[in-house]
Amino acid sequence: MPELPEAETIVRGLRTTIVGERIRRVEVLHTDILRQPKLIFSKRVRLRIINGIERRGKNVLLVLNEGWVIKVNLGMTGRLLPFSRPPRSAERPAHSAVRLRFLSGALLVFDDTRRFGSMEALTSAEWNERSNLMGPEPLGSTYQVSHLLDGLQRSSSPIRSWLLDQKRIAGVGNIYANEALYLADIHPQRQSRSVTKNEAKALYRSLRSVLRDAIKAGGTTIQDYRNTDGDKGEYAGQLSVYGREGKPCYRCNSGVQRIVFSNRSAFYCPSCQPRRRNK
DNA sequence: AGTGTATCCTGCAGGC
DNA sequence: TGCCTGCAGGATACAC
Repeated sequence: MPELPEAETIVRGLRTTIVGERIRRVEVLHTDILRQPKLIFSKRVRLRIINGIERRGKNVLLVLNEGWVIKVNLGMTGRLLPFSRPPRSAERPAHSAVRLRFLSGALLVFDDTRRFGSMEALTSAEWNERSNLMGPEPLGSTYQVSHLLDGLQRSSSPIRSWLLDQKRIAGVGNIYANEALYLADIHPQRQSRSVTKNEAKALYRSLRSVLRDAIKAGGTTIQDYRNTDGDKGEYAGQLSVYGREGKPCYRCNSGVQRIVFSNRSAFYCPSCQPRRRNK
């Protein structure tokens, strides 16, 4: 569930807490979270120092010394919860999957109700290979309208699917894809290559503003998302269409519609976002 | 190449 | 109260 703004909020929270910690011990409570054998993972990270925290798309990266990286994908319900000391049983996260215990006595818990998330220890070379397979960062300083337009023109898939494809653009998930398309007046099922230059420009702007505003609000909590303090994100109050099926469009009062394609709900205003462009 | 479907899992809300 | 269904922010594999 966490998309780019939620991952960014978590990264910022971790930067103020666990940077500088040395990993003393790894506890794996749910092996299915790890993308590699437990012993490999723990051998790769044990006794290493967390030098920094980065984000790439929806992934949180714990950058260790000696060229190692822990890649964390939060899936739908993943949380990264730092504790300055081991929590009492009442405060212990209910679905802890992996615990990194630090030399200082502090610890980081990866908690994940549905266990769709993952953790993997990689060399920086391995990580770079993965990162190179991913699309550009939509909030990156080098990202231009032309990149978006070029990408869209080469694809016949529905534009919502294009936006969700991490190989094409990194970090966009179902909430912000729907919100950005609404603000740009583009129907989620429009063929990507049918999007005009002006529409691409509008989408570029709406995508960046939605993502930036959501970061300012600390992300969107529908049900499960929590930041590193265990708090909810406040962007849900600013959503225009996501989850608003049947409710009036804020611009024209038409009822917001929900359709399902590629196994995921899409929300849009049938009047502001026509299936086929008029003219 | 793209799409629909299924899968991994748990929990919640709504209908009856 | 309980049971059932559908739904959920993601990623991936499969058949077509």
